[in-house]
Amino acid sequence: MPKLGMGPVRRRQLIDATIISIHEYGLADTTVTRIAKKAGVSPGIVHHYFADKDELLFETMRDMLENLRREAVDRFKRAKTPNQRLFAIIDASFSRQQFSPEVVTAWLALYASSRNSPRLARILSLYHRRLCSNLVSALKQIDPDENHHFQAEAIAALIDGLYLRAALNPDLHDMDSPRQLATRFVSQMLEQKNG
Amino acid sequence: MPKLGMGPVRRRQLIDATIISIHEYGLADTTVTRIAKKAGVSPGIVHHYFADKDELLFETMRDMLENLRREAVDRFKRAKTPNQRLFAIIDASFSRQQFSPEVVTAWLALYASSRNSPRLARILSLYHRRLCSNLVSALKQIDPDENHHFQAEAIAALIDGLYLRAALNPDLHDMDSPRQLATRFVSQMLEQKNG
Amino acid sequence: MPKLGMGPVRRRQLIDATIISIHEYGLADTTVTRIAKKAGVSPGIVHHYFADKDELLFETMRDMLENLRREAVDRFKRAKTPNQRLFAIIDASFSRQQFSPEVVTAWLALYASSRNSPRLARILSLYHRRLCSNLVSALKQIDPDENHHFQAEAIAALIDGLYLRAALNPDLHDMDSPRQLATRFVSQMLEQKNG
Amino acid sequence: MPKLGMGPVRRRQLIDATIISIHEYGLADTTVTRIAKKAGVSPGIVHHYFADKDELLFETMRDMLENLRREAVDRFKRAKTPNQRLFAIIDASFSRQQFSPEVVTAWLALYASSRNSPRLARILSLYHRRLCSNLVSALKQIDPDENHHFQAEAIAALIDGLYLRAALNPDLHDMDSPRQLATRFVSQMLEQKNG
DNA sequence: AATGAATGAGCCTTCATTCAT
DNA sequence: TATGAATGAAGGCTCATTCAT
Repeated sequence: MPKLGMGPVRRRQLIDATIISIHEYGLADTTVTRIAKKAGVSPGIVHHYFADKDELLFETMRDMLENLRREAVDRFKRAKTPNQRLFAIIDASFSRQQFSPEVVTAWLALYASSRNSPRLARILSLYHRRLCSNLVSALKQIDPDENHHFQAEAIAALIDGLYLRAALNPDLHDMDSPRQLATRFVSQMLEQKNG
Repeated sequence: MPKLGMGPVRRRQLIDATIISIHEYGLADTTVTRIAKKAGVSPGIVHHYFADKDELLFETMRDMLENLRREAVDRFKRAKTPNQRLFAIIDASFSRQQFSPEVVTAWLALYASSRNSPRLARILSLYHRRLCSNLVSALKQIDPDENHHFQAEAIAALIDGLYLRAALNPDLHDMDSPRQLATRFVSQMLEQKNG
Repeated sequence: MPKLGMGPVRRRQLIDATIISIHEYGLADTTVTRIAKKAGVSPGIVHHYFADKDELLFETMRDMLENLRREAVDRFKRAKTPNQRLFAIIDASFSRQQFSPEVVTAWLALYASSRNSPRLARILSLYHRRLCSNLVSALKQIDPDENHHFQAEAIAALIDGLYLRAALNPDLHDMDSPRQLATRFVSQMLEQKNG
Repeated sequence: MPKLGMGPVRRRQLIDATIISIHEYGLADTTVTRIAKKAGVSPGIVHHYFADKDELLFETMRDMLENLRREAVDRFKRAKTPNQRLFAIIDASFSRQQFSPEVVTAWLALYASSRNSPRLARILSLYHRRLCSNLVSALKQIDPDENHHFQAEAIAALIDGLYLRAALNPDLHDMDSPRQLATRFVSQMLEQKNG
């Protein structure tokens, strides 16, 4: 008998399985069959919920971006001061979830893929513009006179760079060190003016 | 006697073709046949010069790291002042060659692959430690009192991050903007103390 | 639900196709594609039922040994006298099935391959020890005083030798002549004592 | 400068290397390159001395048959009595050279190949007819009244069978046991009449 | 909704053979 | 005579995708 409303459940399972597979085997060796097995379903069913493998990967990336956005929004809401709002955005990138080995690997893989997938490139680019614009907004409230665009770009680059560096240390299961570096860096940047 | 000394020539051709293929098709769709065709040779000959595809990819990555190192060393030798030595290292990463679309794509692929290849992870990690240690040396000569390790890590992360951001903008064939951002960032970092 | 229980059917088809291919093209030119085509399936499906080509070949060999064993057991059960039991074992090797050109070719290939495959060598050796021990048992019941081990070895060698000779005569589609020779040979061996 | 008269030397080296390769890697994995390497020459030169790989294999088999024939002739010449002449033929098959692991493996491989190579089948068949006719001649001198053809076929089959059985025991570097069995078997066969 | 059997294209790799030197 | 670079055709195997059930 057909199970109803399995759509969202299966999609969730498959996306999670995709991330884990990318981490475990690498994107190149992440096959539909492997994903299905990890999700506990048959290979055939994958194409019931995703048009093809590409779409599954794309939706996986979109899901990751959405998770990141949600974490930023959550922190943002709880922030009281302009300064806290700025660090809410930054801290989201260094959350426990975002820094889990699986997610780090998937981010890197999808970034790399984006160079040959206009679709991936588009949503990544969109996200980055939004990140920068959010950073600019926050910075503006802290100090209206600075060159916010420059600062925002620098902060965004720093975050991505720390991500990359963290990815190089497979043993680094800890996001504190990079976050502290980012925090300290941004603090200095802000103090500079006032110094 | 046969055609002698073709080894270095073919290896060069194949490595170059590999980088271009990665850029053009993506690492996942970079096949030995495509590489060979781009190098103007038959598919079979590839295994005459490289044990297998993995080795070709690995040597390609090693070659890229070596190129980067060479560019840094060249600039370093021509530097006169401590400040120039610091920027020699930074500028190397933003050279025309390093910032060509092909090389940027390949770098991203390299980073992503390293998560599933201990071999790649090792040489990348080695390179990064060397980069940081060079930055620390240069920073020490500029201002003996600073926390050089922190600064070096920040600079290294910023460089990588700008690379990533550049990779997201496929239209950005120009390395000036990221380099200027890096330069300005580092300048401010140095001035801060003296300010 | 999918087509279920195809496993045994396909495995049977593929093993049969393998034997025919070995006969038709030789082991060296027996490709997975040819086997598949002869079995009426696609090349890809072969690896659904056998881990790799080696396993298919191994299972083919095992199947042949099992067929031979079954024929011997069948004849053995129908035998009434000790003498009949002895000839039951011998006759099994000269059954219509065992002496078909395809099976003869495959046997030869199996023997030859065993020299470079410990796995094959093991099951062949096992089979031969069992054959000898069966021969010894039968011989013992006929004449308790003889040197049964010597006799058994001689009979076993003769059977194999006649197989080889038959293989050399591609025209020899008939197993009567070798069987008669074996029968006569063994009869004389038994009479010798009593004569 | 061209070396003259290298033909026979090279052909010898290559045939020897072929036999060793078949033993070491199996016929299926005996490549021209491997043979050449084992012979200490370049892969290309093989086709200077043999039209193609098939011919090299064919010549190898012919060489093995010739060696066997020579051993038989040598022993035959030294034989004094009819009985000795019969055992000269038999013993040749169990000489140290013929029973070396390499030669046993090569014999088996080439026997198996003969099923798909009319050329190989022809010279093998020819050799066997000659062997039988020689056995018949020898048997005739011992006892003019027997059924020589039957006896010759039985002896020939036994020899081949013992070869096969010996091939199954990779540890069996010793030809004594099979030869003794053959000797004893033939002796009994001859005594039977006189008993 | 779900299975897993089945397909067929394509990938990496090997190899007999040829050829320029 | 001899080399080893080079070719190109398969071969084994994998995999996204489809389909009967």
